[in-house]
Amino acid sequence: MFKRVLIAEDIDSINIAVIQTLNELGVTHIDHVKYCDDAILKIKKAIADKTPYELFISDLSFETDHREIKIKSGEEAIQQIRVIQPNIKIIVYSVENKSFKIKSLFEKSDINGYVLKGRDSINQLKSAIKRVYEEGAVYVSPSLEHIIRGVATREIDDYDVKIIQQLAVGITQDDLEAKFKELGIIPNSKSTIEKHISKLKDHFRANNTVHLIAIAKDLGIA
Amino acid sequence: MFKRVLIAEDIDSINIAVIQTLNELGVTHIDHVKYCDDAILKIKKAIADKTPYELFISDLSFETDHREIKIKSGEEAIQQIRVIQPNIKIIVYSVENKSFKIKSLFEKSDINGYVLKGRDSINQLKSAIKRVYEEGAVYVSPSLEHIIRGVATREIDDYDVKIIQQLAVGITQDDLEAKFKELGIIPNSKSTIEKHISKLKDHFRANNTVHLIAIAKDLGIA
DNA sequence: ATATTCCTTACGGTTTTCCGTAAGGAATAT
DNA sequence: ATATTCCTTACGGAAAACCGTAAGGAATAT
Repeated sequence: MFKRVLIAEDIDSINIAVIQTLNELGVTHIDHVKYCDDAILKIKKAIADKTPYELFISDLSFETDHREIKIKSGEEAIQQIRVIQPNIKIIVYSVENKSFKIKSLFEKSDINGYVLKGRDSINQLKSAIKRVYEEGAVYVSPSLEHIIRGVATREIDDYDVKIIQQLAVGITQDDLEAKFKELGIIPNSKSTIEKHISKLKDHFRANNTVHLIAIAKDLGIA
Repeated sequence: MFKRVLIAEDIDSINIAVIQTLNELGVTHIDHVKYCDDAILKIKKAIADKTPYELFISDLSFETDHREIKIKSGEEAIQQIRVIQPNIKIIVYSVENKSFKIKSLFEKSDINGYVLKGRDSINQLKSAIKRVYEEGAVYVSPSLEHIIRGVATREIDDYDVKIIQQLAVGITQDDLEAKFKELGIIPNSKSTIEKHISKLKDHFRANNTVHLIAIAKDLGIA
């Protein structure tokens, strides 16, 4: 079993239960942090001390509070950690069940497991930890397997996401051309942007742009 | 201290920690359910048995799974429970920090406490339980107090919410007149609906309807 | 009883979005 | 080298949203 594990989770009650679970599994050295920034620091420190963590269990969303922070989301932290310590095992433990986010975690950050917080998630977390301990193995909560298998969703690229995000903060379709030029994003013609929005509406079966943004919000895209 | 407490929470790890907390506070009889429907049943049963619960601690969002359910949200459950057993104390324990939702829980369902799941929430939950034990007392997490004090948001009434909800599911402004007539909602003229949307945009400082819906989604209105 | 205010509704003109057509350019295939 | 496909861009007409004006009715105030 893993000896050294780091947890990043900002809800104290969940922290309590996860630590308890790791104890039951016989993990001897457990650390936890409540801010993403601290996770990076601890991981770097552990490497410098020649006692690196073997497993990183992380939530995705972290609430902001009074404290000044650099890294806002678990996604960002994970992306950085994958670079800092490529061989560390990463399990995400989150309520997030948006296919868009989960897929890109596996594809872009090579996470080793994804456990959906839910009615039986502590058991699933235990299974995930055991599974991921084997080299090359991957774990996904049963209720999410269809997402991983599913083909769709990947047709939406970063460009589309940028359009959605701008619309969601009130930029009109008309002003997007100027905005994109300002941001150095190409293509940026009114016409192309129109086409992309139209394609997105098709894809999400949205009746109009207002509907599209509502759907995107639900999917966690904007 | 309370003797009989019911918890409704669908994430097992949080359940573990809340039960542990209640134990520490000396609560002798603790029940928990993972579905809202079960909360209603248990409360009714307890009343019938002449051993009613004194305190109900509830989450707001419950994931749907294979099981067929009638009540989908904590809000609904709370509203019903307030009617079934008017004297029960209710504390909401949730990550939801949308002002709109929190305000209406206090105003429409007379909840006694609201604890925001977070970095210090177990301590807050303890404080809330102790506070609410005193007659007439109310507890709100420190970071939310500004929401309760805030004056705004209340200018938006149910009618406005209905408009926002329809827009968010793709009904065009144009079709809203027919839709509202169908639903028996008045007023329903195109003109009035336009005016209300325009007022909402003013109120939320939204640049256009797309922006308005994005903001409403963030506030938990749609 | 009369005046005032607030809300609803109708209407029309402007702006924005929507949607199809078409042309030009880049990347890829033959 | 040529053909094909894909993407970008421009344009123009139709539809929808936006915004101000004005009139009628209900509730409230005087």
